[in-house]
Parts: sequence; structure tokens; C-alpha cells
Amino acid sequence: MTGIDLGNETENSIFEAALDVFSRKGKHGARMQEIADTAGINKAMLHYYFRSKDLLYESVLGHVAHHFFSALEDAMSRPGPFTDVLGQMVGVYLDMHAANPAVARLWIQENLNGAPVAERILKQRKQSGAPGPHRLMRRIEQAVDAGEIKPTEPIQLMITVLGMTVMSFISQPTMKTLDPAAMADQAAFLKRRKKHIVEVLTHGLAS
Amino acid sequence: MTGIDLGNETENSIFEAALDVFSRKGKHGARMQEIADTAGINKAMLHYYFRSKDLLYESVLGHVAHHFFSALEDAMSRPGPFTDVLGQMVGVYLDMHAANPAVARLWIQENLNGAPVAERILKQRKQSGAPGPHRLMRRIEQAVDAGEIKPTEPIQLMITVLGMTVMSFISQPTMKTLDPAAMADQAAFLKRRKKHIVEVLTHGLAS
DNA sequence: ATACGTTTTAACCATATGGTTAATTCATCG
DNA sequence: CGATGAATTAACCATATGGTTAAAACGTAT
Repeated sequence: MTGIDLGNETENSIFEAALDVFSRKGKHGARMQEIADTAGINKAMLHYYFRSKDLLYESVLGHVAHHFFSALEDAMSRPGPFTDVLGQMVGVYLDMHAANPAVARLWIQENLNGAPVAERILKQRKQSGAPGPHRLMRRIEQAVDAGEIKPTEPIQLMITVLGMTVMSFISQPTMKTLDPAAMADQAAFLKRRKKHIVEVLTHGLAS
Repeated sequence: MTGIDLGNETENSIFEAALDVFSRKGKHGARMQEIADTAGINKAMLHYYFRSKDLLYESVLGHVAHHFFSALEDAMSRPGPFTDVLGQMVGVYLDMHAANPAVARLWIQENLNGAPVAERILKQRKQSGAPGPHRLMRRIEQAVDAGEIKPTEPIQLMITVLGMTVMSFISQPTMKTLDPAAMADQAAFLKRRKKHIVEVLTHGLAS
């Protein structure tokens, strides 16, 4: 489901369950018993494999970050004009989160909580040169310098892309009560969503 | 701080504390004791005024929704071309969340949790004709019909605006580790943020 | 078969948590 | 003042929660 393999059947089921529960309830709201039940295993196994709630959370966040940034790096590095690259990235974001919305939820949860764990992970990845958002910032700078897009603060564009994509998933419960018809077919909705995002990013909505 | 007054000093302090704690930890992760400590009152007062955790949460969400939608309605209803109205709305979003980021966090928390409480509130507001997002959807439709903006699904634009504005606040912990300089001065950042959002919404970033 | 290390389980423990209650303080009015 | 009702507090309760442990089940190499 996530494409992340810890090498052990039980460990994997714990991982997936933990990702799901943490992403919905947050680090503090998640219950070890619920994670165990979701994974279909004895609660003691959580501690056997991950020692404590804190470490389980940290492990989940770390693996998810690695997986996510690797995919992003891949989309980012493809050749072609930057507007195409933007389209690729939007596509990757939407596809990844569609395949597993828990990832986006977890990242949001971290930020609601002040992102202390994510901060450590990001700094470490930056220092070790691993794929991460800092590379994307550089890429945006280059695109601006090359005149491929209007002068834009990299961080503004990052927040914008992140907002337009991630919010598609996060806001779904609210949006479903607002316009059930538009949200009924998830695949179709995401297809229109991607088109909309790319249109806005490149040409805006003014007629 | 929120502009919401329940008519009683103690009740107000509980309300503010609850909003803050719920928005950070979520409904499940929030602890009654922490809310009481934040408010600087005895824990029993929470139950004296709001009976239970569930009802306290519901009360907070309800009042916040009313306050928020009223302000939105106000910005939405001003005359002038729709692109201007969009700018107004973006400004209102950014200003409101800047004044009290807990509101945005709380709404996100609700959605991460499937938004069962928000759903009830929204349906009720729609039925009673109170200000709410359904009015904004109509306004977008009108703008499209009048040719003021390109043909756009109302819900797409709503998610886009919401994403670009709300994400400015939600992602701050992550962004601060990514580009501390850009985020250091909150007011200046938000000023640039608004300009960026309006530019993207109207003309896009292609040079 | 059996000995040995690993995985899994059920029972258990100390503490945290939502909620209650009886007693106390406080304000107000006669 | 003294009485009456609302606001506030400290102590308490039943249960939930993160975490531990000793024993059982399992796999496997000899």
C-alpha cells in the first residue's frame, strides 16, 4: 500500500497501521491499542519492534519522508521547461497522495504540532545531501534566473503547490458535504483537479 | 483574541484555551487538564460550563465557524469585479488566520478526523440560510457565467484559495526550517504572500 | 527428538484521563 | 448582618493508556 518495506511481515503491518492511525488522530491522540487492532496483532508487538510510541512515530515519519522526497526528486529532475516540470510535480503529488492520503495527513499533523520531529529529519537530510525540499528550492531559483517563470520567491511557490495539491485531500470531508456530486468519482475529480492547478499556476484565472 | 464573546470571563478563557489546545492536539489528543491549565482555572469548571469534552469541542467549532463565515460573507459581498473580490477574500483569509491561526488549525484537525462535527454544522447553516461556503460557490458560478473569470468549477477554486491561504500558516513550522530568513518577519512574509497569491490566481507564473 | 534463539501472547502494573461530588467561597439582595 | 443561589475548589472515582514481563509457541539446526 505504501511501497515501504521493513523486511518483516509483522513489522510492515504495524507500520501501515501506525501510519494510518497517527495520520488521523495525531501523535497524542493515537492509541497504541488502536494501532495494534488495526494491524491485527498483539499490542506487545508494537513495543517489541519499536520500543515506544515516540520511536514508532519517529520511524513512521522518517520512512515516509524518505519515500516521499525520493519520488519528488525524481519528478523534479526530469529535463524540459520548468512549466512542464511543475506539471510533473503536481501530478506526482496528486498521484502519491491519492495512493496513500495518510502521508499528507501525517505531515499536516506534524506541522499542527510544531513539527519538532520533522525538523530534525529535514535538517539531517539537508546535511547528508539526501533528497529533500531544499533541492526543489534551488531548482525554482534556477527557473527564475533563466527567465522560465516570473520572479518568484521559491518558498512562496512551494507553499502554493503544496497548498493546492495537499488541500485537495485534506479538505475532502468538508468538500464532500459541500458538493457531493463533484467529489463522488475520486479519479475523475483528481484529473480535473490537476488540470485546474496547472492552468492556475501557468496562466491564472483572469479571462 | 478571537473576537468571540460568550458573555462570561471564565467561559471566555475556557473557550480560548480549548480552541488553542484542540487546534494543536486534535479532539482526541487534547487533554482537559491542559485546557484548564492554559485557561488558568480549575478543571471542574470545564464540565461546569460545557458538560463534557465532546460538547466543549462542538461549542468551539460552532462558534468559530459562525465567526469565520460571517467575515467571509462580508468580504464576498462587496461590489466590484470578481478578481477584486478574490483579492479581498484572500486578504480576509490571511488577516484572520494571522490574527488567530488556531481557527485554521482546528478546521484542518476536523478534516483529518473525517469532519463529522463540521458536517453537521455546515448542513445546518446551509439549511438555515446562514453565511457559509455554499454562498461563495454561487458567487463563483456567477462570476464564471458573467465571463469575469475563465470557466472554473466552483469547488476547484475554493480548494485552491483555501489551500494557498491556509497552507501559509499550517506549513510554517516546516518552512521555518527550510528558509528561516523568509519567514522571520511574519507581517512582511504575509504581505508578500498575499501579492503572490493574487498574482498566481489572476495571471499565473508563466513569464 | 531436543536444544536454542526468536516471535507471540495474556496477564499485569503504574499512571493519566474524563468526569463527579461535596464542601467552600463569593456576590447579591433583603 | 444573614440568607440564598451561583461560582469555584480539592479530593475522589472508574476506566483507559503506555509499557513490562514471564511464560508459551514457533522455527530450525543439530
